[in-house]
Amino acid sequence: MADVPLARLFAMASYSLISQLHERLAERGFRELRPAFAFVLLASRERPLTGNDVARLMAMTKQAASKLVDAMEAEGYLVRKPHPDDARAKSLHISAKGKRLLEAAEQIYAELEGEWARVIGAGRVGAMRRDLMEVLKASHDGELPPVRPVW
Amino acid sequence: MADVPLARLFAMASYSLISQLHERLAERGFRELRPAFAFVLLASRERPLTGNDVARLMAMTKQAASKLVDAMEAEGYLVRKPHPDDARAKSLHISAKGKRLLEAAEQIYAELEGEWARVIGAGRVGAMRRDLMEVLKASHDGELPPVRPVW
DNA sequence: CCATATGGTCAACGAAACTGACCAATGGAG
DNA sequence: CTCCATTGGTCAGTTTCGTTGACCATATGG
Repeated sequence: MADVPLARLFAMASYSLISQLHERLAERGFRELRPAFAFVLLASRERPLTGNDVARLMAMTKQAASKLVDAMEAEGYLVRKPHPDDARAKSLHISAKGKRLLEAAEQIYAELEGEWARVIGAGRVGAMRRDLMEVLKASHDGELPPVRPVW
Repeated sequence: MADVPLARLFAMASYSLISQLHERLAERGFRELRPAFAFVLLASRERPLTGNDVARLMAMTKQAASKLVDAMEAEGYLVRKPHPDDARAKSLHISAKGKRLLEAAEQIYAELEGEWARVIGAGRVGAMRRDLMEVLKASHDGELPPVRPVW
């Protein structure tokens, strides 16, 4: 039988990790998270976004992005502030709750990777991370690309 | 800075690979593919599915699954046949066009993995595949899990 | 300083999920 | 055997989250 494409293994692994992530986030009180929230929070942790940034990141119209930001603001993950340099624009800042969510996710991911290490060893897990980072950076000017919804 | 979670690297890699896959599939005439199609086709290549199989696989109601099958049948990727053992059920078979799509996808993935090998070497690519398969099988009774939509 | 481009929202519409209601066939308990 | 609860599937109506179209306020270059 031919090799299973890496992309397909990534999809299986993503399903496995993200399902477990959400189970454990729910235990910690983070419920009813839309899939889209994570992408916007991760990007807004790097720097404040504008609505258009969200639209580009999510590959959606700015109208849809605006509604998404409404929802995230209503749930307390994001704060709309006036933009310092452009009176038309709004500056979208991650809230303290948003940061707590990302920190919880990262702690849970570390636990899950610990379980992987018990199966294939920490060295293999580390090698996988290094190799993935190298490939991804090679196709993005030496930087990791943003985390975006799949196609 | 803390390690980037593997799950996030998988998401980046999936976006990259799947975007390129769809560009190249479009060049070969496969256009207007819904994301959901791939999951159903992959599973139906293994064995004919029922509507309920589709609903479980996709984690959707059987009503939604029925509509999805309608769409896939209309596009010629799937064929509904009477079920041999159960007169209520329908047997969903992948069509020749569906098989051609999966074969094209696999050929394109092989090309893309070749490009990865040019960056990190074929050995690393192979190691990644082996390690991923090992971890995934370890949590699924020695079998690879189905490819399912993420969360 | 005016014309055009850009950031954002409101309103109406559409795709694709959902819930509820239902029918036909199955299959185990008596 | 014959019920009748369970299961596979669809039809109809609703909800969610995207879309397109119209529009306003601010920015910006000729």
